[in-house]
Amino acid sequence: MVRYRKGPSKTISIKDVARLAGVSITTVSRVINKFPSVKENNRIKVVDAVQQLKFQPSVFAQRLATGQSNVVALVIPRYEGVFYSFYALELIRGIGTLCAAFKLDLLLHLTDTRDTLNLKGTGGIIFADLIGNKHQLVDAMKADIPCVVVNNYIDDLDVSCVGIDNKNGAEIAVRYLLSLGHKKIAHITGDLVTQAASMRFEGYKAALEKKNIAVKSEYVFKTDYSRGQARQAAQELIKMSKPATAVFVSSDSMALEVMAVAREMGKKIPDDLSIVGFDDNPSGLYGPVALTTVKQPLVKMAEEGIKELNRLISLKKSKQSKNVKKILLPAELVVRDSCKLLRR
Amino acid sequence: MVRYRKGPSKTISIKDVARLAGVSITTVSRVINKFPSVKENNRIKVVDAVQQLKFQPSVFAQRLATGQSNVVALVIPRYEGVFYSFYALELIRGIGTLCAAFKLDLLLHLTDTRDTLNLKGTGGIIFADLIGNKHQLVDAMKADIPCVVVNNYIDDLDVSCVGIDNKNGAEIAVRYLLSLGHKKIAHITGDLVTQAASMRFEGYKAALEKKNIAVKSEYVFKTDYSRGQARQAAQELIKMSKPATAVFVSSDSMALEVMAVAREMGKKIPDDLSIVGFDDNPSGLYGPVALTTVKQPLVKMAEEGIKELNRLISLKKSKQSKNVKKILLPAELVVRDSCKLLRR
DNA sequence: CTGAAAGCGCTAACAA
DNA sequence: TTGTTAGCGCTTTCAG
Repeated sequence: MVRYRKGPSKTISIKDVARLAGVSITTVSRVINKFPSVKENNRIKVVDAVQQLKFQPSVFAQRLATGQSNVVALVIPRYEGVFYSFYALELIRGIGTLCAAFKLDLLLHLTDTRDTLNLKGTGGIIFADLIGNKHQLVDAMKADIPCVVVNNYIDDLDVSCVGIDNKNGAEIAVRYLLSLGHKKIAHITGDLVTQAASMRFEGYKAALEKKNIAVKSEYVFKTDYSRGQARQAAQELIKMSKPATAVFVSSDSMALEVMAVAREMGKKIPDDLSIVGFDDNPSGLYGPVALTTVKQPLVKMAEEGIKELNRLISLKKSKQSKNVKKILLPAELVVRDSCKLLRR
Repeated sequence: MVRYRKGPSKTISIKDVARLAGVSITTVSRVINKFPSVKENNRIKVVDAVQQLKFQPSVFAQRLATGQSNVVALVIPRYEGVFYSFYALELIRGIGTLCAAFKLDLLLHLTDTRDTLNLKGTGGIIFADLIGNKHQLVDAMKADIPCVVVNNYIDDLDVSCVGIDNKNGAEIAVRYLLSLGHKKIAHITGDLVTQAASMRFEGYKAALEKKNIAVKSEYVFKTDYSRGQARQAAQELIKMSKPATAVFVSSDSMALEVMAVAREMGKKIPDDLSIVGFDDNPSGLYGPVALTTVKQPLVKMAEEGIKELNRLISLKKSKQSKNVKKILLPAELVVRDSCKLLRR
């Protein structure tokens, strides 16, 4: 059992550094903030003193004095199921990593939709999707806090956002199935309250319609993204009298479930049923048949989000006029082994 | 396109409230901090003014003045694979929710093991596991910052921690298999650099040894928790000349992979192979055979962690002597359908 | 029960 | 290039 001695409880401040270095606190402040106008020998004295005292400036004092904050809040609506999604973790991972790189503090805020955010003290906010909490965004904008919405393309508000082109991604997926000769293509949707799921549904419909294939409601199975509902949908789908030959599934984890169900029911993948997922979840690689899917650039999205937020924050500092950027990142098809070329 | 007018850029402060309420800022401060010694009519005037002005105290000023901080940092070592684990998300979810309840700000810090944490400004730190970053903990302790380690039982440091009794959990699992009549029990480990995986391995060995069954190295497959390595282990396991009749797998996601492999190789679960996992990952429920597993109280762990940290923080405020609490949470067996009673 | 005043640690004019 | 000084918004003695 090792015991560590407490350091002196008195926190060391810029004053102590100034005294030790034999300069004024202003000079110390200048060195800390990398002002160019400090004579080299003074700079060195200060740097030495800082190291000797292991001085770390108080972020609170800095923020109080400057009125600025390098805290970025990541607001994630705590709706049912987000937390079992590949998406949430990838996003947190991406944003966490980027914030570290930009020296931003990441405040994680799992919000109840009805909460009012405590806005004071945040330098900027990233909204991960917007599900029933648009009022939080609106409040933040009114309070003039830089905001970026991620995973949701916002048309009706003057706010920066970075989304993924779900509709086009879905179209590509379905077009691919069509190109393999499939005509009877089913779709298992995600939770349609999310923009992602509903745009994927739109893409599915658009691809079929462009080929003059009617969208049959029996082929559309609406779910909440859960594996349980995917399982049920898959069972219904396979038991149909004229089952589809292919299915486009709105997430990889559901697609894997569909695969499992098919196998349990004695169907071969891809011979009896072709499957395309959405996400590019690494789990898709492990099964006996690698899943063909649509890759969502989640980490890229996180990256663009933080970059944009950072830009808005510096813009605000220099008091330039606000301008807003709306980014739509492309999704791309990743062809693996879960789809079969139909002989025509 | 809706545009929101910016509010007055001047932030409203305690002064404004004081002026509007016709009292001194001190009184306002007292009301904010719920001091009992304010006359009711003054209190009401202040509360009204606060509401009218939508005043929110500046956390920075508060922290600067009090020297305290309600920021809790969650430090997660960014080692390969953490982020594909059930564990990480559950933990973040638990801690995120609890912090919200306790009105603590959650700073998420995905740390490169070699980073030095910027400690100033954090009121307390939760270390999620400790993998090559013990120095960060030691630094924090030296700086007298309240720390709690979670998911790792720390013996050699005078620090609060809350872990899960992985060894006992594993023993229970293996004992259960033994009680069903299994003698040839294999084990697929997780990444043995983690305490969890290595304690589960210990538990596996202990259970066998207590029954005087030798631990055979051919039956032990070491992995890094990934599904890929689980797959490989499962294949080797099943192809053995004298294959085990049961396997204890160190995580549910790997156990599911083992199940899948077994099925692909024409084996029936549980008839040809009994499987016990670890985690109680909801995914285990969905397959054709529900997975028997050991439930880890992750959310409970998060809860205990935050509570303990909160306790340490208030202890520090009142300058009581520091005392440390080491908690070990029990894991429990969840029997479902993936194990078979062997006829003896 | 209330208020005046002295900081908390730092930054940013403004002078020198 | 450097130092003096006045805040940033709040808490906290200490008188009243």
